[in-house]
Amino acid sequence: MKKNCPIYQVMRRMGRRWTILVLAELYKGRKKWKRYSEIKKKIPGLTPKMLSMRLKELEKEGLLKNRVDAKKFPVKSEYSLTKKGEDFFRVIDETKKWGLKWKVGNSDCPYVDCKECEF
Amino acid sequence: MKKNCPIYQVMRRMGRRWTILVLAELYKGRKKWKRYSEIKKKIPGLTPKMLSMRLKELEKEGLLKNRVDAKKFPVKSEYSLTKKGEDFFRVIDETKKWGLKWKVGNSDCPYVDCKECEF
DNA sequence: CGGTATCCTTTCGGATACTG
DNA sequence: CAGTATCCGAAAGGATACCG
Repeated sequence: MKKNCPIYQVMRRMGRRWTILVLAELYKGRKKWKRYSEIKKKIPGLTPKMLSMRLKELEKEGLLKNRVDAKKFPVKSEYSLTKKGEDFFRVIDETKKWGLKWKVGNSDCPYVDCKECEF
Repeated sequence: MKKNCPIYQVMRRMGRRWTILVLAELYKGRKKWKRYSEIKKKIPGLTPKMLSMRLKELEKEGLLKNRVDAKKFPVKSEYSLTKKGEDFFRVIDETKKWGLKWKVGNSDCPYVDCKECEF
């Protein structure tokens, strides 16, 4: 295994706390663009600082994009996945399946039509 | 999203540095049981402390099992994946595919018949 | 060989207050 | 609303030495 092993590289970027949860929130439902506060209130325990950091990292890595409407107050800032970000869905999906299959940490979210996840 | 969301729970366990790389080493090749030193020398930068910690965590989580032959010196300690651990392959596989597709961190390991990965 | 023990540095991340 | 700034404690991780 070398330093440029994809597993090594991906995990260094995506393995930090909240990262994958933020992405998961952006996959949900049919709504493409989501606001900062929408994301924040959906993830229990997530502080504003952490959300800001993760959003910046993900934008830098090219997994999401941000658009800001500053024409009037309050400012409207929205986030959406890029193609690269959408593609990561497969990893999250397998993660979810595995977690459910093995009841990791008593995972009990139903896989289909989950009201909480909308996944 | 609740605390028992599978994605949340899985990432808290598997998102730490080296964890997934250790698992990846155990998937490789046809050899079922692998020794501590075998794993260690394959992962660049991994220290003995970190390997010990991760192996213990993974055993506790039921992803791998350990067998020790202390009948003679030096002691022989070997590790192998459980069914649960093997199952996690799907997540790692998707991670690898994604990393390669998007050249994350200049990932350049060929997907099939990779000499380094044996994956 | 297969780990521990120790020490030390870095990073993470929670809380809270504040601002355009 | 959408963030920053600051502070601080906790946790993670690296280096290295040592041991049965």
